[in-house]
Amino acid sequence: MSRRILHIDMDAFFASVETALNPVLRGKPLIVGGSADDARSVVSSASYEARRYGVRSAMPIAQARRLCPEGIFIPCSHGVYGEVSRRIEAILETVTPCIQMASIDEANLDITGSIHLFNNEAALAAHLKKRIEEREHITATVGIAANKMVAKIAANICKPDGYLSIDNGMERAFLAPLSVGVLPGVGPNTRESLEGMGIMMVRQVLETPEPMLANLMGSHGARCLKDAAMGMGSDIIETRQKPKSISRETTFSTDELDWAKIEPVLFRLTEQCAYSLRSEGLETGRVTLKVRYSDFQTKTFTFSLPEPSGLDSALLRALRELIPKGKARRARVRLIGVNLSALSYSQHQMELFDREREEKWERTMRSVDAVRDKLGFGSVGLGSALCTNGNDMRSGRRKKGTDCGK
DNA sequence: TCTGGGGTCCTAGGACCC
DNA sequence: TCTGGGGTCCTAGGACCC
Repeated sequence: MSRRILHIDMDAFFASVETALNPVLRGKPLIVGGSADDARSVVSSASYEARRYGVRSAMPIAQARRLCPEGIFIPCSHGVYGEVSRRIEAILETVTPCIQMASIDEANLDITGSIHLFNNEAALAAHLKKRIEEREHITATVGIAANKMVAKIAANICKPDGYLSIDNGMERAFLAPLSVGVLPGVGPNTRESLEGMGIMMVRQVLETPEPMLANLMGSHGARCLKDAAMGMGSDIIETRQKPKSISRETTFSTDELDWAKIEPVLFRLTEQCAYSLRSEGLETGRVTLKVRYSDFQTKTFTFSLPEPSGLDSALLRALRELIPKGKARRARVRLIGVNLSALSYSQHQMELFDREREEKWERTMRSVDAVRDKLGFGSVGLGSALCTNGNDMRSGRRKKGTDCGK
């Protein structure tokens, strides 16, 4: 069955939230980024008024100041943006439970079964946009298509405060005249390479033999690019996902040569990672130290733990193995970071799952017994469809996502 | 003006095993 | 005395995304 996927994206999210908090900022060139005392920070979000001056995300704040001297510069308040994001998610949930938050400011919804509640999908989209504007005073852009990728591209090309719907079956025709840069995975580097081959438009990707593309980006990359150009993408909404890695990193305000000063910072980052890890009920099997030196060269050093752990002590032991490797290059350090990967659910968490499973079974059996009391024992059978495998019972948390009854 | 922080996914080379 | 392939795991690096 063909589905309808709605992609919703908040316009200039951080800047919009700041404006909602302080309406005096409305209509002004607003630039959100870094922290108050940080000379090395970059732009996280710029209002559309600031963008007119050429200010863009990821641009150094200092450059933004030169481009837009009359701009209003505000440091990031990530906690606030997270709260607004959760409230927006709650608004989206009034339309369908089948939601995948793709990031703090965008989401995919499977609206296939919800459209009839609003007569048509345009009315559904208008309802969400209106609700968000009323409650949070920020505008959003909506794209609707047969899959997540096309819906997102549709939203991207009609920002801000836009709405664009692509009928099922029209994906290819919609994408053909667009720039290759709209396709996922085509960033500045790949785009330059493609343009070097004369491939400017999505249509030209379709006309180029796959082996030629493979020379540029590998066979897998070429296959993905072809599929994307044809408008093929996933329509599966993954409602809950286990993180693949947890990391913390920081850039020094001035490059640091003294590891006696670097190490305590590193230990604090490690403790922050470990705290996040445990709050997710996870353990890590791999600890990676990241060091960026003053020449911007970045090195990573990895240590695999003998067994998964979520304890600060085990992580710090791993770090002590790695630090000498980072120190080996006698250069000033610009950035340090810690990354935890090879994540798995902790034993404690597994016990919680087991308890949840037991309780689920108890509830199920109470209902089954109640039916049997009324209609006789033979009225309800427990077939193999009822899961007996512990892993499957936990799948709501363990597997990548839920496909919402597809 | 030098270039953040949080992620995901892919590649490639070497080790190791059969 | 020379030396096959295939598979998998580990590590490091890089492109890309928000």
